[in-house]
Amino acid sequence: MLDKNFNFQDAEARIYARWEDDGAFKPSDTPGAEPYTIVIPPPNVTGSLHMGHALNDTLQDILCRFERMRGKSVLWQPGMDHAGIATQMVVERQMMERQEKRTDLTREEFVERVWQWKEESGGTILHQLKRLGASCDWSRERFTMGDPHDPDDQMVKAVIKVFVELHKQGLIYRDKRLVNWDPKFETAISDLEVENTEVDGHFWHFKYPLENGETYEFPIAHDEEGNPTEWETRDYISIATTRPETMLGDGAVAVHPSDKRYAPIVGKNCILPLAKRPIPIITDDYPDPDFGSGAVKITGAHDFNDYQVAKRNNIPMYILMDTKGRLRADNSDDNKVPMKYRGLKRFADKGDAPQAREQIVADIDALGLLIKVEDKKIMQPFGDRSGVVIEPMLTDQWYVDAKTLAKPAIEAVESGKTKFVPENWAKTYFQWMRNIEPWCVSRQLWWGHRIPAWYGPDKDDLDSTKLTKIFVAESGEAAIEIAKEYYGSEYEITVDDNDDSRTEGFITSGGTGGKITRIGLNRDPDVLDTWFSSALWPFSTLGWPDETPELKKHYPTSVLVTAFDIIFFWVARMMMDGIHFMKEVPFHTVYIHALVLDEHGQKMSKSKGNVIDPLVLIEKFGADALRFTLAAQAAQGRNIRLSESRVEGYRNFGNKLWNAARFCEMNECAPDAGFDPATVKATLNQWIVHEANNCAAEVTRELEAFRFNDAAGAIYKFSWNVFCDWYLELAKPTFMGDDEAAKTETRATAAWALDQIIKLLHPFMPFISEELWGAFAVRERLITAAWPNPDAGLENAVAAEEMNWVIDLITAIRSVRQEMNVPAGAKIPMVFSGGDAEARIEAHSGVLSRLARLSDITAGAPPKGAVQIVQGETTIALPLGGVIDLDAEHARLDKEIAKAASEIAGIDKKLANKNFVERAPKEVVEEQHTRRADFETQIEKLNAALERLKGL
RNA sequence: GGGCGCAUAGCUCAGGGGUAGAGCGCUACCUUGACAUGGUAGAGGUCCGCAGUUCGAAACUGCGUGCGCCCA
Repeated sequence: MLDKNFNFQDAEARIYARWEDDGAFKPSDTPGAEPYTIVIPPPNVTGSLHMGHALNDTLQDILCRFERMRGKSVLWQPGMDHAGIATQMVVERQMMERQEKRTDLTREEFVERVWQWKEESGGTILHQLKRLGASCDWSRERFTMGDPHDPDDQMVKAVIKVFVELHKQGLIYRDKRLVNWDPKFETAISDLEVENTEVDGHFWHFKYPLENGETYEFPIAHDEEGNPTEWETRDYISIATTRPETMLGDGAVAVHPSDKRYAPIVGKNCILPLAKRPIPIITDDYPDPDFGSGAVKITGAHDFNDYQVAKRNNIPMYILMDTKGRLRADNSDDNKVPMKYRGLKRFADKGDAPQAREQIVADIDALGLLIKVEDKKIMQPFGDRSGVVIEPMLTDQWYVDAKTLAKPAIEAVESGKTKFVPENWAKTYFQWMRNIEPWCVSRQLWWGHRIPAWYGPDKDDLDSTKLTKIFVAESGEAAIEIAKEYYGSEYEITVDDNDDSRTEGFITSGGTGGKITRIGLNRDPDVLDTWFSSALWPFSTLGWPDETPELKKHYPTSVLVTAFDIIFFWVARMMMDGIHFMKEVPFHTVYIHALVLDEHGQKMSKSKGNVIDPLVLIEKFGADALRFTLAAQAAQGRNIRLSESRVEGYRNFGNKLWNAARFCEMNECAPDAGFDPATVKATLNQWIVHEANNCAAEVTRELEAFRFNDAAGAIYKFSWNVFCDWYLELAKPTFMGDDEAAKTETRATAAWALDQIIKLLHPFMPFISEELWGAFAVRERLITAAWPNPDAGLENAVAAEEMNWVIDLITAIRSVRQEMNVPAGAKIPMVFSGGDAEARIEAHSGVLSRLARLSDITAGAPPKGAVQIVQGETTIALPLGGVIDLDAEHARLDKEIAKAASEIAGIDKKLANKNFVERAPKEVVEEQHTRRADFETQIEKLNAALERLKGL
């Protein structure tokens, strides 16, 4: 006997362990089974389960369980991402607590620490996924950094191979460009890791004096047509900036070529204050004449717009800052920072003494060159992990030629080889792919895949400390081989992976002086962007570059399930690398799901304190309830607002089903292997077979179309509103009666219908469904049981019509009883007349009596003083023994007549419209006629009822 | 500035050229033998506004208003 409730706290872990022990998560090796593959979006090794993961993984699990039951050979490939910056940050923070710094250790020692950390505390999220019920094949877990104990790990080989091959093909190259520099982590980051935020800033207006005291006439008043009417003599040009500290690196002042105000001084020089350098006044389309003074200072090495202007006009770019974002203090010739400011921070943080920005403004003010300071909202870039202001910096980095790789990736979506669901997201994908910039893949970190590039001196300048010759190879040995060809065999060539010295992006190493016999190559100290390795995820996890059977079977994968915010980061890059290296798209479908917000539509964040922890919900309501909630709310194209009451509601749903099963058990409904739903005799049973089949068809159809909410809604509705509310209630008289044949059939049908529900529910609520499945019979696990495929042979419209008629009648009687304040427990007689309902009423008298609480049912004319219900051709009278409220009953009938009459009026209006009758489809017109006739009958009967009432 | 969405019951949202839907909440009644994590019956809607297409628009198109998000 089942307990009164499902004890999910106990059951979930037990059931999950059993699945794992059974190997149920491994792809089946059934011959001919179609492969079905999903690679998990690898969560960060530092991460823990949040609601976004819960949704993402629930949807994947639903698909996997659905397809597994449909007989496919399902692989849900799990694993994690090594998350370069995030992980390095976690470990460094931990060291800081022990008063240690990363740089106290060697690189090797530090990386060893990170591995240690990973062993001890990384990957908690994977255990949390098990709580959710995720049916990943854990035996295939992969990590984007590979396995440190396997020197030959293909996750590492894959990354190296991709880098080397792309380099060979000219699709990876080293370049000096402006990058987003994170001064906290001292590394380049990609555009996508930068968050632009509007903050309160200032707009400083400076005078840059003209060289040699030159002057010009500057218009200061204009007439209505915009012609100048008044001028003043100026010996300066006025510029404005939100970042005064960068003025030390200005290479020019630019004005728009159409800007007449500055025409007299274009081509002349002004003197950069403080730095006391002459810089030219140039024209470029970039400055907006209507914005500020119309003149823009150009700092090519520290601003993205200025960089473009500087490149176009050959303006020199001066790097002002070091890797920490402090003004340079080195002694190189190209350091243009005046002594006074060297070593200062860019700007003062709260509590700091005045730094570069503040001192420069004060000094310019002291020179009388500060015009004014405005308050202004400015967009400022922040590192999404460090939270510090990003500094555009001119550095040497490795770049992937994303534009070239993007081309086939764009075509694949255009041609439909890969489809986005909902398809709208393709626009977002195109938007980004068509405007893609070179992808900076090097990171100045220690945790990550080390770039397989070695540097040596130019062969014509072997003494140089500048190592400008680059050898890209799969290993140091391979690099030596290439280097030998380059330098000639008379040199002994060695590699040193541990020299981390760096000067402005160049690797320096000892030239030996004198006669050179040995050349040392230095390995590039940088690592690759984490996304460089996750871009390979759909094939590296399957064994590439080895040609494994898994790769052959499971690539391309079936569907990628992810959120829109990762289309750029990840989806686009998998498309590029997948197509390039596998010659086939990595997945046929990209399903983009919503974000999970709190119940008021706010993004969940720690600072707002509105985070809902999925694990807390699982503790409280069970994993099934959480999963069902997420699925039921996962409508395409809309975000999910999660509230606890909703989860509670679906916990209740589980309980309802549990108790329905308990009822079945009490009534000895046991699954019967020989049961054939197509041959049941009782109308009630034919009807539930019909309805169950419809439900199976609907759930199947909706899941195939990724309409999780509709699929969940269909199974919910059938389970509760059809099976529990009606079928079981209608079956009760049979169970309690003495018709043994009917009882046997109904028991078997109930058990069959319950099985259908349990199967259809399994993808959504795997635990409770598995538990109920096992409670009724000893049989193979539900997780691998066969999905109920819809079967047209089980449809039975006749039975459905009849049972719906019965249900409608019961509902109508109940409604009137309630309205007439008949006590809920009281049994009343029913008298019916008209139509051909006698057989039906006879057949269903048992359920009618029970569910409508009738004392006895007779055919005959409506007795006086009875409440009357019109259903189709039939009039149902409920004699209430003179207790009826005549006025109320009168009003009730009037209301119904009025309602029907207004329907008829509407229909008549339509039918009177010649255009409607002529142009509307025949069946639509026909339908209106039918409806009209039905309403007519109803009014007729209702009027008759009214007449009888008046006779009292 | 460019792009993408959204607006339907008190709340959260489905739907979709002909007849307005769900869950939650609310009201009344019910501890009837699976379930009070329950049952029965109800109330509740200018489908944001305007114009157009159409025999017919809440749905399709355009414009407007309001609100989100992304990119610059």
